[in-house]
Amino acid sequence: MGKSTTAERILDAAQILFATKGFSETSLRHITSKAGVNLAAVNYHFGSKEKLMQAVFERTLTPFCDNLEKQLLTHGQNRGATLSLEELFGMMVSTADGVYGDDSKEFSRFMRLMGLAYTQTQEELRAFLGERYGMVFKRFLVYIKLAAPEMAPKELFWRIHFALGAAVFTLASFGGLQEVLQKDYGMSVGLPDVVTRLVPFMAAGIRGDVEKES
Amino acid sequence: MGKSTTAERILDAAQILFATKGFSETSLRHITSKAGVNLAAVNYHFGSKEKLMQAVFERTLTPFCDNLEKQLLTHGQNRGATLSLEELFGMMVSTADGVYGDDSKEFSRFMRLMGLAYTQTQEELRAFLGERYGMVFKRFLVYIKLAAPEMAPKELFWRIHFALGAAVFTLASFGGLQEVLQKDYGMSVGLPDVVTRLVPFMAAGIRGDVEKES
DNA sequence: TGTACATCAGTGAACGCGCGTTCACTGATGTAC
DNA sequence: TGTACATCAGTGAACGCGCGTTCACTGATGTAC
Repeated sequence: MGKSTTAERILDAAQILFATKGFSETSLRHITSKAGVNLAAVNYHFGSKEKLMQAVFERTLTPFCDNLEKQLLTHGQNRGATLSLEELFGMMVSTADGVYGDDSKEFSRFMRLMGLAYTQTQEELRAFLGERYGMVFKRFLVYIKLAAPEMAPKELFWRIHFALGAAVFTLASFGGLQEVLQKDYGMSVGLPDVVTRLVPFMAAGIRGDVEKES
Repeated sequence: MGKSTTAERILDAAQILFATKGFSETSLRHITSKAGVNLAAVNYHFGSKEKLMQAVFERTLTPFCDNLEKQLLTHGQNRGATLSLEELFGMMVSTADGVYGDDSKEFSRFMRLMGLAYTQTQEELRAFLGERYGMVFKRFLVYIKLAAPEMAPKELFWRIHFALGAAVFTLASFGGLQEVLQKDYGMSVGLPDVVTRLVPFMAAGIRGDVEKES
């Protein structure tokens, strides 16, 4: 604890508080008091609250995207363009595993942050993420299209977003759902368990039966 | 315009602004200036900002839930417990159709509000919605369980939430996705089009192949 | 080796601002006798 | 029918508060000559 720098302590506290309460609902005073640093240190190290938000995303999103691209490239070269939907989503999971490793708490916190970035109205943050990581996302989409070659682009577009929604929504509210399951059913689950259910759901949903407009 | 009461004007403005910007990001001053009423009128008619939020949900959620229950009851009596997943989700769609009717703008705005209620951290609002509408939701869940009788409860629980996520996420960000589709693909879609794609996706995803834990 | 200056991390206190809420008040309409 | 009072919708101005940001400042470390 005592060894980490002021900037790191701020990032740690901000990540937790943003994920728990949202961006607008978290004040710099909450963050700095949780981090045990001076209020002015945020603006000294990051410049503004907005920049701090971006730094929180950058810290975990950059290694994640770098690793994902690496995996995408090597697998692509080894076996041509024959990656299945299950393999593609599995690749995301194992990349996340590699980055967050043992700490599944941090993983679900990060997924919740991603969910908030999508659903909260933070125009600047969304612009930043789009500019910074949009290319990686588009490259991943190309592989998905290759994995479902016979589907109409429009249909595929929507199905991808349905699947994305299932993932983001579930992982973002994982903590809450876990509680409900425990209370109402007396069952407990870990994040890996849910992820292994989620991947086939997404893959099956995207692949589906290609129906004519009825 | 001039005929509606002050309370209605406030509700209209609040519904639009909450859906566009989120709850914390929308101030009472925004709302009252858009509605063309006095700032103090919100507290006079509703008591507080929190109560106003609840009133916005109540106004559209109550008729929706009432109609859904009616449909659920009559269909249940006519044909026993033989409603398929497609029929159940279709019932929600036609209920929404009946309540919002011609105005699909309002429907997508309402779905976005529902999405925000789920994803934004508004503890009081969530408690209110749970207490007020939890029973209807649970009753609907019972029908879903009847429609997928052979699935393990735990598996079903998660799949329902995957499907719920797909629906909430997509409909909540419908406006944004519509834009992307127009810009990147030069295609346009209406809400009904997306809903007819969404229902089979959800049904297929929930039914799926009941796999053993692999 | 010693001195002068520059850079850097961090601090305490204050800034102005927009927020939700409150309060005394007005004017119109309804009710009692 | 007329008067006195109560109720109700709405208002203008102010309240205190927490917010993000700024600024002059301190003290430690590094660099030049």
